[in-house]
Amino acid sequence: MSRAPRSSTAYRDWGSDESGCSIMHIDMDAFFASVELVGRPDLRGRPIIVGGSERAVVLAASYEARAFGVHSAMPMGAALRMCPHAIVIRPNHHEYRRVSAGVMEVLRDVTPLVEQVSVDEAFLDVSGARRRSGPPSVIAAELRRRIESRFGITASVGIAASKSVAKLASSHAKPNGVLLVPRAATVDFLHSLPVGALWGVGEKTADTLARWGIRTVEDLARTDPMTLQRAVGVAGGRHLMDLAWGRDPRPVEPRHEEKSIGAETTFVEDTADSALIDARILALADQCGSRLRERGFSARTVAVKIRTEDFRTLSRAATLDSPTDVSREIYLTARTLVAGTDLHGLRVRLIGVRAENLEVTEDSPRQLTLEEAVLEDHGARREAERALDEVRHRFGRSALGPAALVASSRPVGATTAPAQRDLS
DNA sequence: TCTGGGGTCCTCACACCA
DNA sequence: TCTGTGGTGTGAGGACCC
Repeated sequence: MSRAPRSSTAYRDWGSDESGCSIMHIDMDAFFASVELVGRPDLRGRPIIVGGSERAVVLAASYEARAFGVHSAMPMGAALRMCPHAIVIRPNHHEYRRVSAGVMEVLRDVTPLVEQVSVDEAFLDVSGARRRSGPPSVIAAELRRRIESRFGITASVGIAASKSVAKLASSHAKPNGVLLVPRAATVDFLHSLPVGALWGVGEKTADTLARWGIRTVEDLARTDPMTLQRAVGVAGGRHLMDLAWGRDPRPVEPRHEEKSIGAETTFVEDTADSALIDARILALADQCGSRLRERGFSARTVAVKIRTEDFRTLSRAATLDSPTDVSREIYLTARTLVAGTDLHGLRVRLIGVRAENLEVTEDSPRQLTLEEAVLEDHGARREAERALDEVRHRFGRSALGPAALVASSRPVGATTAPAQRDLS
């Protein structure tokens, strides 16, 4: 679901020598929309937009909708003005994760060296699979055939000597194609692209580079390294220069180490209601804690993100005396951080809670504060939250929740309360 | 046009310590 | 004792990715 610009001339025959090319990037075409069409074949050939509420953005658009200029990350309102007859479908993330897991299984049948980058794309290192399965182009054709026959969706594949070039190749092969960039053609291929096509060059960086007269990857490659570093920073400059010359030694890494776990939400309407904001912080901290415990992590830092009505984003973070996976502790820290932030009277649009500096829980024995030791509160709290996790695992996420959230979610005048218990 | 949600990485500023 | 310097940790913010 890349949004990077593409070059109309880059999708061509760059040669057939696959000897130096063992990295493959596989990317599902219009993934969310394609999955929806599997369940609704009557909608095939019609413009489909997958997205949420009016304040949301487009998550995915079918190629029929893209023909009207609709693309992912575009505000829903703008998308519907461009394509008023589009059919809007609410996202079903559970189904996308299910199909994604199935596709990843198909990929791992070929090689264990599969690095999942997101729900709809992955890198493969097929150097060890050549003898059994054939050259990369044959493997790519077989994978695309299996994915389409098992899941009814199409995928595009890029084959190259490095991850960054394979990724660029797959984006130029879309939809439903394969592009091989032989090692010897790497620099020619790269230099045919606009600079914004490079991984790490978004709108802002592309604007900055344009001010220095750099518009294509070739312009970038010919720029004096010190000038480039002045424009985009030392690390960024070095990184971009390497990419522009096809230097990218990063291996395909099947294991991914999580750095943070967070949750955020946008209010239906901007709000200054502190009780409402507090209830939302409680729910987000609950989600964070639950996901930390599920993965066996504790966090040393709690961070909050606040977006105000003028779309300015503020962040505040606090480092704890010792790591925690207790939702209550995350909530109290997050609440203190938000309370200590001067919003200049502006209403809040979005609130987020994130747990950072993660450590494996077994490795981070909890040092109780004097107060907690006296109250013997922490252990009991943690046990209660673990029990809550267990009930949710068996009966679903909505089975139990903090009392404040139960109260706020119950309809006025409801006589039958949801099956929730107070564990706050 | 009016901007989601879940992440990662980088830069800069500042405090603290040796 | 004072001053300068470099390393490290922390916090804030920005940009980027899908």
